[in-house]
Amino acid sequence: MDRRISKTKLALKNSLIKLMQETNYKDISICELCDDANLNRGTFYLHYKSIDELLKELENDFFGKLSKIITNNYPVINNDFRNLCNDVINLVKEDQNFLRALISKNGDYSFRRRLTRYIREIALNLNKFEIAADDEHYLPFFITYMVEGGVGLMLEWISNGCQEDAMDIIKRFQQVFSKLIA
Amino acid sequence: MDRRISKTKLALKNSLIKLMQETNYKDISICELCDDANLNRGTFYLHYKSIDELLKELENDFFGKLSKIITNNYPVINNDFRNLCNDVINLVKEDQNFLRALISKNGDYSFRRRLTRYIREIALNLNKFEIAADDEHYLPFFITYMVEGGVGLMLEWISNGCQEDAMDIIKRFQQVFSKLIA
DNA sequence: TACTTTTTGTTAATTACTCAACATTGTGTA
DNA sequence: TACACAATGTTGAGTAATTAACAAAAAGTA
Repeated sequence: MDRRISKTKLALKNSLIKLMQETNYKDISICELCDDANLNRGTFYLHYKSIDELLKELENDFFGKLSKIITNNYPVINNDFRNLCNDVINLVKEDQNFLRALISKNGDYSFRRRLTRYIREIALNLNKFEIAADDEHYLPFFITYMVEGGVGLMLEWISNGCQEDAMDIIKRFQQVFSKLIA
Repeated sequence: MDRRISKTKLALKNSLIKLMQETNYKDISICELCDDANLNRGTFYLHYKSIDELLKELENDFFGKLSKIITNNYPVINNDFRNLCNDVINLVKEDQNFLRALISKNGDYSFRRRLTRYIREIALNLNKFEIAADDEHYLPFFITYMVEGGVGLMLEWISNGCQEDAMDIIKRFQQVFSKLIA
């Protein structure tokens, strides 16, 4: 991609993340955004037709990085689970300003749903679960329970500023996971 | 000025300051610089013909800011001397990374000379000195003594990381100046 | 309501930047 | 010395960003 394009997009994304921390997302105008990004307004329209579209691209960026971590480093999820969590937590820390703005009351409510489904899909394909209950029929419900819990925990961690040591988070995840993963 | 030009120049200046902290100034190549600034090398040549020229512009920027502070806020230097010092010190703090690289052994040796002459010129035009000695003939020598001392003190302060409280520096300046300014 | 101001979306012309290529000039190493 | 390799300085064609303008819609104010 042409350097100019990536610089423009990066400037817009950084400004949006910055403004989302100060202002309600819905109140951010394209004028304001371009002003902060030090770009001509016309340049914005060369790449996006709305701020929503820009935000979606930011979300896609995040999921892209998440996918890259998982598929590149962990083609098969097994006993590396601890390391995987660590990598994911580092990604979340890097993007924490964006994520915190995104899950705030002025962010994008669809994001949590998308994240949950994404994680759930991975969990469903693991084929590594031992069910405590007798009936395998209940597996999807266990996974849902586990994923919703994990995502909820992580979102709360983000909301609170990613303050606790990452290891504490991993341990909490593991306390739950260890009862389900063979 | 066209936004693109100021962005390009800013990127080059930031990269040069950054690289000067890591590398000997003379060892910085235009390739390396443009690489860090994320710019095509041809773009460099649109604005500068050498890194020396870029460095000179950085120095000019600094003196421009210095002039602006002095001429705008202190058309007549009088009892505001303490405030003037404070403003100058804030400027130096802002530009400290650049200045520290500049005065290091791999920097630009002509800078100290230029700075000293600049300050000396201002001091000479003050017309506010009371000479302890009987003969006014010695005035320029007193001023030289004072300015060289002041600049030397400030450069050492920069070298050491601008660590002491700015007020301490001002007080030291004043200890000397108060004996010379009417 | 009537008004001012801001934001939006689009445009044409101009300019700066990019890319890739090239010959040339150092720099380092076997 | 000879050779590989990196840095320099320049170029031409293509593209992205800029500016400044415009009408229209939206938001704020009296």
